[in-house]
Amino acid sequence: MTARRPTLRDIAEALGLSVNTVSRALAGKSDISARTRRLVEAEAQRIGYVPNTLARSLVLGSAMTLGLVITTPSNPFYAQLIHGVEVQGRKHGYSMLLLVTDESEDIEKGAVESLLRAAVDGVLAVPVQGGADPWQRLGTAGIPLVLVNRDLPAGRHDFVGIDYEQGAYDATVHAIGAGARRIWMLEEDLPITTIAGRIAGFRRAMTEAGLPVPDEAVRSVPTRRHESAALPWQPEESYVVAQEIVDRADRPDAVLVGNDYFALGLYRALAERGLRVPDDVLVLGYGDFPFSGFLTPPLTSVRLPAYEVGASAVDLLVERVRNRSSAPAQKRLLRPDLVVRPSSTLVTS
Amino acid sequence: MTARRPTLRDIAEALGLSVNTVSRALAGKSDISARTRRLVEAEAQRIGYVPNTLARSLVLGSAMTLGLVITTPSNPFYAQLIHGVEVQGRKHGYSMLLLVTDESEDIEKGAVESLLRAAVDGVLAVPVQGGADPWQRLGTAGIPLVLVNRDLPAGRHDFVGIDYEQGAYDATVHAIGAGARRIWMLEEDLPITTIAGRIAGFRRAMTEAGLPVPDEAVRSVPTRRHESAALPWQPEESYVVAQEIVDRADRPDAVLVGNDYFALGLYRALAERGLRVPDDVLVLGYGDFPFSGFLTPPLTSVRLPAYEVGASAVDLLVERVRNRSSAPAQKRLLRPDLVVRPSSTLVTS
DNA sequence: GCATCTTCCATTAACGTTAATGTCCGCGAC
DNA sequence: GTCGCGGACATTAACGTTAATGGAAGATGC
Repeated sequence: MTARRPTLRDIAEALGLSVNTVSRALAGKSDISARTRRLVEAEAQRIGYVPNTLARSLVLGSAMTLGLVITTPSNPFYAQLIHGVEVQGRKHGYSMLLLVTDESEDIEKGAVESLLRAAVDGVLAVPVQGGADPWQRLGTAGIPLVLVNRDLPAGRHDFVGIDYEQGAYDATVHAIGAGARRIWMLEEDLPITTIAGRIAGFRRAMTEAGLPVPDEAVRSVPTRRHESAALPWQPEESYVVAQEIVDRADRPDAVLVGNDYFALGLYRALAERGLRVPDDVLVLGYGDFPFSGFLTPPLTSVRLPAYEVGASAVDLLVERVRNRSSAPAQKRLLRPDLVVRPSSTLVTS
Repeated sequence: MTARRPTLRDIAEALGLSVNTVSRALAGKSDISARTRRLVEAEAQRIGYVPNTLARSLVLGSAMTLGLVITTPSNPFYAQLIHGVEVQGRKHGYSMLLLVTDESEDIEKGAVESLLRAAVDGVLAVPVQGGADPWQRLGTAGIPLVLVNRDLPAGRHDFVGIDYEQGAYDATVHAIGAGARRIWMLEEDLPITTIAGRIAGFRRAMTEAGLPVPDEAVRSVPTRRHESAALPWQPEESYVVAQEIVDRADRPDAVLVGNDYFALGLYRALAERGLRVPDDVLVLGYGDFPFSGFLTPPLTSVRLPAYEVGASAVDLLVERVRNRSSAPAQKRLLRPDLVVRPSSTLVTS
């Protein structure tokens, strides 16, 4: 039943050959007669031989495996990223070891240890950000690392991400062009570069247009970072914050939200006050989630090339793995594009 | 720079000990003096020794790795499932090798080969369904397999999934209770058990209530299964089908959709005809996606315990890995629950 | 004081694979 | 006839770890 897994040795003994000859025959190397090769292949087929990657990796010094460390797969953006990484990695012949950190620095530290032990060839990671940098250990161990989506301050790591600043800038410029003057942002309360980038882009656009950015214009939505694994709370949280906003006398005439879930909470709060989108308030999302184009009204949003980020990061990582030169850190920023829909389009009749 | 990775041998030579002594010292085994143990641990720390899992796995015959095969991570359900599997797997000390099939039988066959080569201890898989059963190869190789979410007809595999039939039954009963009589379904055009289960539950509820189920009541939304990796097309596809439905003379007074994306397309088609939800048509979703509670109107939907399915599947798999008895296949069905929201609630004033 | 038991470590072998050498044999060249 | 050469295989070693066995020195028993 649970018969031992067949090895090269089984084939060798059955055919009266040496193990090495069998190995070379199956690997398609020279110094093997056509007859022997045929025999070996037939026997391998017959007993269902499958090479053992562990042993192979041990002697070759490479497991053809990449580590992929994600904070949470439930985020649609990361879900697509995972997809891109897996597909592109497979193209290069690599397998994916998936680790989830749940935004916890402790788990992240453990993940680094796991990757070191597993002797992966390279690592793609979305860092938790905030505390120390556990990723340097990979560097000293000689394992290439490419950070994805979030960069770390040191700046010494390779990085592939999205120009969040530009995306927010474009969205803000668009809102201004649509006539908005008092524009506010709704952002999650996390110390990560993606959020900082969006706020910077927002400020830049406002400043260039000569519009003021009062302190209250950047509202933070309280996060429950470590409480729950999934993300369904995001609309609720933004709803609470949005309720407070819509009641104010200096209510904004446009709101940029950090992700499209937030737009849902905002939509609800606005609807409850009888405020219409876009007539009374423009709403601009970020991420262009699959549902965004089908909301009422359809939501203008910044589309993020998640899949492409994953694929590009893999390409860079594989390049690093192949020629282990200590080239200077490379930073790749993919550009998002604004998808304009009715939530930000005033029908000027 | 790219110094060779330190091994047990490095520690042994530095301390004038044998490799085996070092191994036993670090493993916390007996027959090692306290003094030696301290020395070994200190030296290991100093040179940054990390055990090599490959070598370890080779001799122990177990890599402490599980394979996870998913059709597409972009589906919110699978995203959460992945999350549950990873977290629960880690609790048991296992790493996750992630493979994505994109609903392709060819890729799936390749995935099985990869898993065999990688010598994983067990496999969790969402099978593509439709053609042959490539998973039997794992069985003959002695690798435990637990199918997740979709079962295969043979019935010989372990399986952990959701009682889709019950979920659809509950939703249908609820719709009937809300006064609906002409109830239709909108389902993806795929030959998979999850969809068949939903249709069966729908039919059962209708039959029990003495309501007819004409052929046209089960509408299929054309799928683009292999065309595109992501899923954002789902609302569009359902929108097209829904347009045809709302124009009919025998328009249904309630519609059950196969997933909440479909509800978006339906909402739009209804709104364009000036039909109101729930007043003119009740809408019931499936999956309870994160956005569903925040649509206008909030969508009644069947909530699926995706995370729990993943965790439960891991538990079963780990049990199979530990005691490799050839026990009969086990089938676990987790029960979904209906989340009632305004889209199916007639306000009888 | 000799046998016996512990304690603590070394030696050997094994996991399954690949790379580097060795070896035998037949054949053509001169 | 001998030399050299290349084809086709075998032998040996290595990857880094763990398990099984071996053995030397000191402690203990009487």
